[in-house]
Parts: sequence; structure tokens; C-alpha cells
Amino acid sequence: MAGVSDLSAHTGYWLRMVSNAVSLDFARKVAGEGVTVAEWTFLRALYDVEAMAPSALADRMGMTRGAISKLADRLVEKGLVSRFDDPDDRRAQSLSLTAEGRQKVPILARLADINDAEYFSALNAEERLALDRLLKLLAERRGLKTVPVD
Amino acid sequence: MAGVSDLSAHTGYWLRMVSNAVSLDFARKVAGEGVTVAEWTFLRALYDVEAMAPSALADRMGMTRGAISKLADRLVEKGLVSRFDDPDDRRAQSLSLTAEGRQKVPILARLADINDAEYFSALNAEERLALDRLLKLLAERRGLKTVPVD
DNA sequence: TATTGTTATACTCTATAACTATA
DNA sequence: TATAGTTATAGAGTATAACAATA
Repeated sequence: MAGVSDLSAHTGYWLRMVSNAVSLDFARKVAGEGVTVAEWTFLRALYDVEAMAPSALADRMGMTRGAISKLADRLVEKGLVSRFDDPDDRRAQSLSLTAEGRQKVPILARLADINDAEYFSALNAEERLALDRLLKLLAERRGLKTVPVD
Repeated sequence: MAGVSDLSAHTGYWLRMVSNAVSLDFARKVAGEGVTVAEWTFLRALYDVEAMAPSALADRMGMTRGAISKLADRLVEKGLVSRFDDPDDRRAQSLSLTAEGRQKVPILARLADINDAEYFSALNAEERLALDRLLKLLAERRGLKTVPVD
């Protein structure tokens, strides 16, 4: 075929369209709680542990240390995260949730639940399960493991 | 359930993870041709017509006129797009591809084909068809029509 | 020398709104 | 007054790399 394929000929096009719409909806919901999607991901990661080094968080979120540093600045300023110096290694730090941050995570998680339910209610149970399965299959076979942020 | 749901409990999470990975791969490919994904979408839209007003393009791409204006600046500077004044309405302009721009679109379209084929080769024909169908179904039922850019 | 984290720079995209010229 | 397009500002994310302190 010599023709120039249309944008809509690609699965990636539809994937991006749907993904952007879901993310935009979610971004607006968490903005109502004063945080961005990246900040939510950051807070959620800290929720499961006592504390975590910025570098570990960077690995886990697939971001650079520089990006984590800026994100942490914002969250400290918002009173949701605390920085501590590591007593054993004076180069190192650890990050953890403040009481306020820990209180905020379930609220944000609830918004994520609602957003997902709302958005994918356009599919019936069978269709939704199939979509879920295909996406996980793709992620697994392509070796994806980075937490998506934007 | 009183628990805080995990990020990976949401279909939107997997959607974003896969979509980001596909888009990042594609962004790197078109960067090799000196354009961004938004610029590719812009060029592709102009390919089908003689000329188009910035405001029409803004509607079509779901971007503001300001964003289109900046994008057009860059593409004009790269020699891929031309601006013309409308002789009938002196407020209005029209945008069209230069010869170089018109030559570039098939090359970029080919990269889009390759990226899609490459990425979704992780699925077999049946799975891929199912994914395509579910995404289109979702886009239709949610009334999505904006061209995804990022 | 290598590593931890910070900082600086630059670029893309987004959103809002002020602004100019024209209708 | 309304419309077409530009411009300014600010915020969020990305990437690269220089940097200070410490190991």
C-alpha cells in the first residue's frame, strides 16, 4: 500500500485518546484535593512503607532523582510529606508521610476508585474484564513496570 | 471494603502505563525526524486539505488557538508549514504544508505504522482486534473525538 | 572515585487571559 | 460588539548535566 495511513488506523491512537480522557478526568478530581496525579502516585507509594529514600522512589516511579526532588519539595511545602536525614549515611535521606498525608491517601484512593468505575461503566462486565486482561497482557509481554505518572 | 486500593487495582492505571510506553516509543521515533507528536498530528491534519484556518485546526486537535499559534510558529520555522493571509477577511489566515512538509508526512506515517506494528506484535491477531474494538467502543460510548496529542 | 540528593537550564504541552486588528 | 490570531504568564512534566557533600 502506497497510501498515507490515517491517524485513526493505529491502535496507539485510540489507546492515547482513551487514556488521556481518563487521566484528564482523574487529574481534575485530585486537583480538587490540591494534588496532581504525580503527587498522588508519590503519596500512594509512601503509604505502604514507613519511609523510603528518594532514589528508591525515583526507581519505583520511573522518574529521575531531580524530578523526585522537585516533587518532594512541593509535597513538603503542602505539609503532606516529611524529609529526614539518614543517621547512618549522611548523604542519604528518607521520605515519609505526615499525619495529614497519611490521612489524605484513602481520600485520593477513593477518587481513583470512583474515576475508574465511572469511566469504564461504559463497558459491560465482560468487556471490562477483557480490556483489563489485554492491557495487563501487553504490559507483561512488553516488560513494563514503571508506574505511570502523567 | 475499608482498605486503600492499590494503584494497580484500576484499569486506568494499566491503560496509562501502556499508553505512555507506546507514546514514548513513538515520540523518540519522530524526534529522529525532528518533530514532536503534536507536530506530527498537526502536519497529518493539513495533509488531507489544501489549507486550513488555525481556528479550524484548533477545534480539530482539541487545542486552544494560542497553542496552535505556537505550534505553527515552530513548524513555519522548520520550513514544513506556510502561513497565508486570507484576501477576503484580513483578520484570517490559512495554513498549509510546504513541499518539504508534504514530503515529510508519508515518512512520519510510516513511522507510526512501524511503531504500532512493533508495539502490538506482543498480542496475537485475535487479541489485537479485541483491544482495538474495546478502545473504539469506549471512545464512542464516552463521546470522545479529540485527536490525542501528548 | 562513586553515590546521594540538589540545583540549573531548557523544552513541550496546558490553561487563562490580555491584546491587536479587523469585521 | 464579536471574531481571528498573537502574545504573555504560569504551572506541570521531562531530560540532561553540573554541583556539593559524603562514602
